[in-house]
Order: sequence, then C-alpha cells, then structure tokens
Amino acid sequence: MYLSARGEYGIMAVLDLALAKGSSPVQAKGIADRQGIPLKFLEHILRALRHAGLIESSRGIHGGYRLAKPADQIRLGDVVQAVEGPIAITPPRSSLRAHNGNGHGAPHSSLIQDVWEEVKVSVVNTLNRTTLADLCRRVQDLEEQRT
Amino acid sequence: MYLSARGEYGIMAVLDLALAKGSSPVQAKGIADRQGIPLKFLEHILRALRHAGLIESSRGIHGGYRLAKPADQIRLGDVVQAVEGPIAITPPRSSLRAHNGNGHGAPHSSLIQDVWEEVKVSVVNTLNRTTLADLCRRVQDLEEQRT
DNA sequence: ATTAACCCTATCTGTACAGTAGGAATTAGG
DNA sequence: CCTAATTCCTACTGTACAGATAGGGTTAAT
Repeated sequence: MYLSARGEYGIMAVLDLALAKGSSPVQAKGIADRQGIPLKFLEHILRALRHAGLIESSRGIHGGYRLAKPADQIRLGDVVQAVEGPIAITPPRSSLRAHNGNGHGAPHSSLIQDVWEEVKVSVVNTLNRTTLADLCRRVQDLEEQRT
Repeated sequence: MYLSARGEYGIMAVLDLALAKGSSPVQAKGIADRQGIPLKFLEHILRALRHAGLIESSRGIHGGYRLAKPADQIRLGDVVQAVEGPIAITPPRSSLRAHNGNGHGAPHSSLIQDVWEEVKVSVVNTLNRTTLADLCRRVQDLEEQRT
C-alpha cells in the first residue's frame, strides 16, 4: 500500500510557494530546480493543484504561481487528494470478482468495505491534521536548530 | 493510493477459517469457492499467512488450514501486513530522486517522510483496532438481522 | 499405489504511474 | 509588431508491479 510520488511532489510544490514570501509569482522552473522535480512532470502537478483551487497562476513572460489561500487554510489532505485524486483504499477492479461459479462470491465483502472505509477516513484525518502553515513552522524550526 | 487486493483476499481467507468452527481443517479449494478467489492465487495468500504464523496447515489427502491462534488474537493489521508485506506509504523508488543537477534536491523531504510515517501509524492502528473475532461477530449480527 | 491435498518456482499479462515531447496560448518588453 | 518566456494542454512511452496462471514436487491417508 502506498501513495504515489505525486503526493510528495505536490506537497513540496505548495511548500515551496508558501516559503517564497515575495509578492511576485514563483515560476515552475524554480520550483523544479529547488525541489528536484522534473519540470515537465511538475507542470502536471501544478495543473491539478490549480484546478483544485489551491494555487493560482499568471501566464506570460513574468508569470508563475502563488497560493490561492493563506497557508493555514491549506491542509495536506487537500493537496494529496488534489494531485492523486480521491483516496481509495481498494483499486476499482475490486468489483471485478462480483460473481463466480457458484453465483455469489465474496459474501462478506461489504464488511471488509467498511474496514477500508475506516482506514480511508483515518488517513484523510491524519493528513488534514497538518496544514501548510504547520509545515512552514517546522521548516523554520529546523533552520533555527541548524544555526 | 490503495491497498492491493491481497489484503482483501487475506481477510476473506482468515474469516472463512474463523467461521468454520469444525475441528477438521479447511481446504483451499473450499475457501476459493466460497469467497470467489482464484484457487492458485489464494495459495500464495495462504502461504504468506502461514509464514507469518497466523494459520497452520496440514498436508496430505485430508489436509487443509486452520487458525494458529484464537480469533480474538488476530488483528486485521497482522493479516494485511502478512500478505502485503510491511505497510509503506511511498514506493521504494522514492529514494530514486535523491540527487539532481544542483546537487541538493528535495530539501524538505525529511519533513514529508515524517508525515508519511504518521499516516502509516494511523493506518496500522486503525486496522489493529479490529480483530478477526470482531468481524465474526459482525457477520453473525448481519445474519440475525436477515432472519 | 493411488489420490487428494498442500507447497514452491516460474512465467505471462494488463495497467497505472513516472516521466517525456511538442506545441498552442498568453503576456511583457523593446 | 516581434520576440522571448512563461503557463497550458494533449498525447505518447517505458517500466515496474500486481493479479493471475501453469506445472510440477511433496506429503499423508486409505
């Protein structure tokens, strides 16, 4: 069981934006360089974040990206779900073995679906306990320690 | 993000064993038919469960499987981890982008690893809150309601 | 000895994901 | 108006992995 790399990239991207306090927008190229993400792949991530309303963009020669909301209103669960799609515990093909020879396979599957649902809720809750502002704070704490 | 089908198969298998109260072992073929799992695939699952010490097997012509412990001592987290391997949030290739052009990519990755660790813990905890005995109880409750 | 079960290794196949390619649309500046 | 830099969009590719299958070896009851 794992999240895809997109989630990690997405968090790195918005964190980069949050740490760039300047008023001018941040270019994708800069994010890619600083965070070590392939530029062309990062573009997909940024697109998803924008469609989810988490970031805004301006086009043209001095274009770039900025957060659409204050950092304390962006939860990590929002970011992850924006770039990876809704969190699902079982793949869609779970409904593929709905029947078999005897006509009624997987008799207890609804019970197990309930368990997956519980797991999903706890994942989302855990992710949503942390906001982008929390992450920024941790970054600053780390930097203070290092001086 | 999703668990693989193995986890679901694993839970169905041990639940099938737990519900077969008889003293004689349960054959893989029977589990496969009742639960709608391909027999040859189920064998892999059962092997993993046995290696994890959750079930026992007897070979030979009247062989089969039975639980190695009382149902209330088997937690769903144990089952899932037995068949899917240790729960990891990010795939192993996560370490693949450890370097890039400028020599220090992914500066905040340790922070994000902490988040994944939190998620992992909450997933395991959630799964471990439910035991096989709990599931049996729910099955019985459902059957009572249907009568 | 035969048979029915477990046990193990190897292999096939589809799909989803990470990453790439190429170019269209937009904006600022000269 | 032309150029350059940027976002934006669609399509494609390569690969790793999960699900599933195949075939045979090993054990034990009758």
